[in-house]
Amino acid sequence: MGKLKKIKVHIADDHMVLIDGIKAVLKTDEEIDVVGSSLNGEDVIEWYKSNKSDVLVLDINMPKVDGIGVLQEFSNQTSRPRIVVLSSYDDIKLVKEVLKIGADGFLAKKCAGEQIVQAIKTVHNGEQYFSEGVQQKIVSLFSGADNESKQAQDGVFVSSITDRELSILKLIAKEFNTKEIGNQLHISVNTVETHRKNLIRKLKVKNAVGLAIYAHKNQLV
Amino acid sequence: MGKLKKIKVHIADDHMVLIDGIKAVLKTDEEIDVVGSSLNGEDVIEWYKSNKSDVLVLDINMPKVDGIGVLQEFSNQTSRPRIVVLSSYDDIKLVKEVLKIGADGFLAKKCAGEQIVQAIKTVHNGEQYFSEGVQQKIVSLFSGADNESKQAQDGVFVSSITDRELSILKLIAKEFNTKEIGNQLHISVNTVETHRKNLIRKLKVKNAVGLAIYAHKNQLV
DNA sequence: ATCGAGCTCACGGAAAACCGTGAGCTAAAA
DNA sequence: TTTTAGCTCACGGTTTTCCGTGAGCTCGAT
Repeated sequence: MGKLKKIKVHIADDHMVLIDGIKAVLKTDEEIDVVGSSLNGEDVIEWYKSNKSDVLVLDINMPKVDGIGVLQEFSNQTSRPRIVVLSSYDDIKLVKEVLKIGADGFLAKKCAGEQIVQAIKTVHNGEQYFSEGVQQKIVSLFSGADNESKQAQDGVFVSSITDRELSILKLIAKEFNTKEIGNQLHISVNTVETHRKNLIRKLKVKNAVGLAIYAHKNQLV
Repeated sequence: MGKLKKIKVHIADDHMVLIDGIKAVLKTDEEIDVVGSSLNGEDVIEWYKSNKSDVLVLDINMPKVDGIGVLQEFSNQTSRPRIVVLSSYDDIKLVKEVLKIGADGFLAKKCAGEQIVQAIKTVHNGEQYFSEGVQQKIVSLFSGADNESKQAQDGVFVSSITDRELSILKLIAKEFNTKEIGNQLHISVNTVETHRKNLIRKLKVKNAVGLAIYAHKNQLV
C-alpha cells in the first residue's frame, strides 16, 4: 500500500453528483488518489494556492470562473498540474481553444467511466489524451488532401473572436438588443452592429439566435 | 446477503461518465442494486419492454427520445417504475412539467452524490423527493401572502405552451426564420408569427433570442 | 348545445436586425 | 518603420421581427 506513489487528482465540476461519481470510479483504481475537488473555478485557483495535485480534471462549464479562466490562470505558472478538460460537447473548436491555453487532454462526458482513469494516467505520463470522437475529428482534419485541408481548417477552426466581440456575444446571448448593448458598453449602435455582423460571419451562423445558441453551447453564459 | 430485497434501479443519462459515476456511488449502498442503464430515451423504453426496475433515474437531456418523452411513454402504463428526474437546471417550470407527467422526484445535478441514494429510497417508499434548491422554490411559492401568491404563480408557473408552439419553439432554437418554419410546417408565415408572439408572451422573454435560450436551457433541442 | 382552447390566417405599422461598404484611430507585431 | 489587427463609427437599403387586433374553424369538455 505504501509502495506505490499514487497519482494525486483534483476534480472540478459544478455538479456535485458528477464529482462524487468520478470519485467513486477512481476509488477502484489503486494508482489514483483523489486529493481534492471544487465546485467552481474560483475554488480551483484558491485550492492550488496552498495545495498541489498531479492531475486536474477540469469541467469547462462552471460558475464564477469557468474552465477556460482556470486554464488561463495556470498558463503562466511554472508548476502546474497536468490538465484533463471535461466537457459535455466534443466541439473541435473548444478542443483547439483549450489545447492552446494549456490543456493536456480532452474528455467528452459521454465517455465511459473507465476512460477517465485512462485519461488521467495518460496525461500524467506526459502524453495527450483525447476521447474517441475528438480523436477522430482531429485525425480527419489532417488526413484530407493537401488542397482540401486548408479549406477544411478554414471551415472548422474558427478565426478566433476578439475580446470585444466576446463581450457583445455574451450580451446578445443575454437577450439584450443592439441599443441596450450600446448603452451598456458606451459605444454606438453602429459599432455593436458591426461586431454582431462579424460574429455572425466568423461563427458561421445565420442570425442573433444562432449567436445565442453558440454562446450557450460553448458555456459562455 | 440474500436477506434484503434490494431496490432495483435503472439509470438513464447520455453521459456515460455520469452513469458509471452514479453506479459507483450506488454500489456502496446495500439496499440498492443497479440492474440496467441507458444512454438515450429510446433505449429506456426498449429496456422496460422486457425488464423492470423499482426506480428509474432519468436525465431530461437525452438524444432520440428525451426524458419528457420517456415520462409520456410511461404515463399511460399501469406498471411503471418510480421515477427520479435528474436535470442540470433546477428550473421550477421544468419541475412542474415533469411532475404533471408522472415524475416522483427531482434532483439537480449539482447535488451531492449521497442525495441520489436518499432520493431513490424516498421515491421507492412512495414519497416525493426534491433536492434542496427545488424544495425551497416550491415552498416559497406557497408561503407568500394570499394576494401575492396568485401573482407569484402567474410569474413562475408558465401557462404551459401547446404542442404546436413547442414545434415552433424548437425550430426557432434551430436558427430557422419565420419563412423557413412556415415552409417546414406547411403553414402561413402569419401563423408562425402568431405562435412566436404567444411564445414570447407566455415564456416572458423579450425576443427570439430569448426563446432560443429558453429552449436550450430546458434541453428542448 | 354551448363554450373554450388550440390552430389557423390577415393586415398594417413600428422597431430591430441584417448587409455591404468605407473609413479613421491606436497599439502591437513584423 | 511599415503593416496588421482590433475597435470605433457612419449610411442607406432590405429583410425580418415585433406587436396589436380581429376572426374563422374544429374538437373536446361542460
